[in-house]
Amino acid sequence: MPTELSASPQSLSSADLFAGASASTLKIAAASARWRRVPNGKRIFRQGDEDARAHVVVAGGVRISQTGSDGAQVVMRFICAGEMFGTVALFTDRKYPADATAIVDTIEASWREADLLDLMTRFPQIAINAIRIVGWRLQEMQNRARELATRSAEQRIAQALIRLGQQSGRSTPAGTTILLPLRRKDIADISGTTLFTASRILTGWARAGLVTDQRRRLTIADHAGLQQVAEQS
Amino acid sequence: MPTELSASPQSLSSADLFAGASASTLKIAAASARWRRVPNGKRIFRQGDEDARAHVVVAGGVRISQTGSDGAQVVMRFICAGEMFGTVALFTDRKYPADATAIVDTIEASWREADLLDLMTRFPQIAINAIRIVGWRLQEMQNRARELATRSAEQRIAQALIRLGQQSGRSTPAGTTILLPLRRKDIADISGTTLFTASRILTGWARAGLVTDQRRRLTIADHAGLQQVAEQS
DNA sequence: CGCTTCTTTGAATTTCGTCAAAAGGCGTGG
DNA sequence: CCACGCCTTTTGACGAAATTCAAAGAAGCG
Repeated sequence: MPTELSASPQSLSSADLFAGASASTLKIAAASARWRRVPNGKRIFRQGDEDARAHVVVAGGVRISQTGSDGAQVVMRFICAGEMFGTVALFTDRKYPADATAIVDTIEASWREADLLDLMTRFPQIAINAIRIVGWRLQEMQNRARELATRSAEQRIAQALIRLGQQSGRSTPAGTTILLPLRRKDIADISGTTLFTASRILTGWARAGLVTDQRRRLTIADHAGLQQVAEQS
Repeated sequence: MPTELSASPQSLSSADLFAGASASTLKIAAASARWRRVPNGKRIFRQGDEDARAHVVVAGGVRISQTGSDGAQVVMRFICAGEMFGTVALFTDRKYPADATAIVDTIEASWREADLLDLMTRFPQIAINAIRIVGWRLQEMQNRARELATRSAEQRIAQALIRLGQQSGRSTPAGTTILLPLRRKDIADISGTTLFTASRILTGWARAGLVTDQRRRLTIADHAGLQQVAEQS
């Protein structure tokens, strides 16, 4: 990672929050942002922190996870380059509802509430983008809730991998590789099961040739097969 | 229910989507809405229907439920008077992601996408309201996903009743009564369990004096006790 | 090389879903 | 008003899926 970090309109151009924004808009947005470099493993904000900001991952990846009062963890989402996070808090109670932790070395930009509202007012497209993004995430979360309620652990893990492949996959000769490094615990926490169950199922799939796993990089070798596991009724 | 139904700005004033709107704004909104009377049990829209509209329940109650490809049902939410529903679809793919069914005789108002966008443009507060509402619902759905992943069926049912009490409860001498009529299946589908488990748990609670149940009207007799059940670790 | 972190595997336990059957409520129509 | 049928709820028995606990093995890192 370079040690210098300066406001860069260019690196915001691929952020979904700024989809359709003009170069001049991006420049203004970049200028009012706070830019940060976050090393792997470092927490960006904590569940319950006040004065929430709107964040965008410029490079890297972030895990958004919620911890219940009993200590149980659930991963709500992995955020990849170009995606926003933490933004909903601005419009609710200004308290982050979850933890955000960098899972690789990451660069993020973030805006104070006032600055984001200013941007939205001047460039309404940004507000529309925000509603659309939140809408999609609500639908996705509803789907996940349905799966948690009705599908088996194996099906949920399959579905989680398929989603991750779509979100952050890269095609390789061996199949679709999920770029984010995932531990068994991450996979368990995103599919709502335990580390042990996730381990058992993944080693089963590895044996069956559905996936391969080297150094926390998962590759979906047989997408159709995985899809079938996810959808079997 | 009266047989006449006309645009009524007054009845929109308590809708959260129009919070803070002036009388003149409400008048314009009421005029561009389509008003409908929906008898108990009638479906308002189906999962997958195109050309989604933005809806508000003026009186009554609506169940929002999703059906998976395997036929399994999950209730996403019950909508009470004053709440909006179906609106997220406008900002995503214009297809309703769930079914909406009246669970009592209901009056609803709804807007075409173009009309809502026009309202939002003219009265930005409405757009802000929409983001806030969707934001809250996303957070609520994240909480539910966490509970589905980490809490027992009993705890989830307790939590669901507490939520329903907050959302649509009325204080009575016997405790907080949930105004919406709920079948055991509704309770099961909202807490992600089966009809049978829900029945067992509720009869247990009735015996223990935590709740009473007459004709599908549930009353939370011992709120603290229920809370304890929900939170026990 | 040693320590920590992560992963695998096994065995026992438990929760909860599934299936079956009966009982209760409610409205309709005779 | 009663009888019938439908929908809903209750209850029991069983089984399967997944968690829990324990322990050992592998992999990464300083």
